[in-house]
Amino acid sequence: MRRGLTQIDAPDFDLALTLESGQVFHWHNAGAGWVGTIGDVPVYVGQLENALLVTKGAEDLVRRYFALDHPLAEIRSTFPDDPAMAEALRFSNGMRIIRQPVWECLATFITSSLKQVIHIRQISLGIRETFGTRACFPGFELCTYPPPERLAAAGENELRERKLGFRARYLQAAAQAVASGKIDLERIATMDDADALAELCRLPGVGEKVANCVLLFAYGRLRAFPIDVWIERVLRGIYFKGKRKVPAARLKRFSAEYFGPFGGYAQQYLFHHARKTYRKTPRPRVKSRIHAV
DNA sequence: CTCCAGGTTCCGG
DNA sequence: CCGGAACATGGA
Repeated sequence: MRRGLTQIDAPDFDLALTLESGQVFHWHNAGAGWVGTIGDVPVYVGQLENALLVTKGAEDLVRRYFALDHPLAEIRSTFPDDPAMAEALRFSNGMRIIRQPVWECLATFITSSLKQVIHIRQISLGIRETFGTRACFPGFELCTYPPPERLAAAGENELRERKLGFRARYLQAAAQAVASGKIDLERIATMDDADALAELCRLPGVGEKVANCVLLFAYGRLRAFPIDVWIERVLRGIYFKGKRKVPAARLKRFSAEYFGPFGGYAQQYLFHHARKTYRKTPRPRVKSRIHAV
């Protein structure tokens, strides 16, 4: 075993799958493992069979972050028994819903709107480099995510330069609201799901989808069910196949009850499966240059 | 070149 | 309540 590393048990856990599933966007592949920050702490994590190789001293941090305490088998057993769910399950073995630091998760998902996963990553790393703090780690330039105070102090234009586009105003204003105490992220942890959702939605740039991502990926509310374009595609294409004009509110009600107490997990598995298997049907290439005379 | 991406906000029916 | 449009940017 390499120096400075230690082994912890991690049955029923797929590290790479979890890190690449669109929950978190700042980890770097380091050959056999991954490096990244958990809060302010730079960490190495490597996958072994039923175990992880992790930076010494970060064992508890890693267990908590990757939610190794979630009873996956029990969670899976609560899912609805239908073909789409079964297929998604086969694709997502060992994927866990992780526990991210709240502000970091919130800010990142504010910048996620109308962006592909790859772009969210670019933006996240750019913000870290420009406004974050260097975290010493051999071989990698790791940076922590800047606290709300730092982004509140930065101007909207400074953020726009990090390719945030129209999201710059949202992020700046949200950072302001959190830094000033207008929105108390710790107090939200004490609220029930509905109140927490409503409170998060008071932040600029935060609607139901982003709020649900934060509830799920940071606050550990495993029932939260974010509906993005991919999940909407799954719901309309599979669970409401053939139905005309299904309003968004209907999709919301359906998914809230159909997928059960761990709906957020079901959602993440369906999301991952859809993203990995979806192929858009090629549009008929209509004559565009036939008429050249 | 066109299409689309882990959306939110604002406006009109 | 519901649908549509505007909003930036870059990869496919």
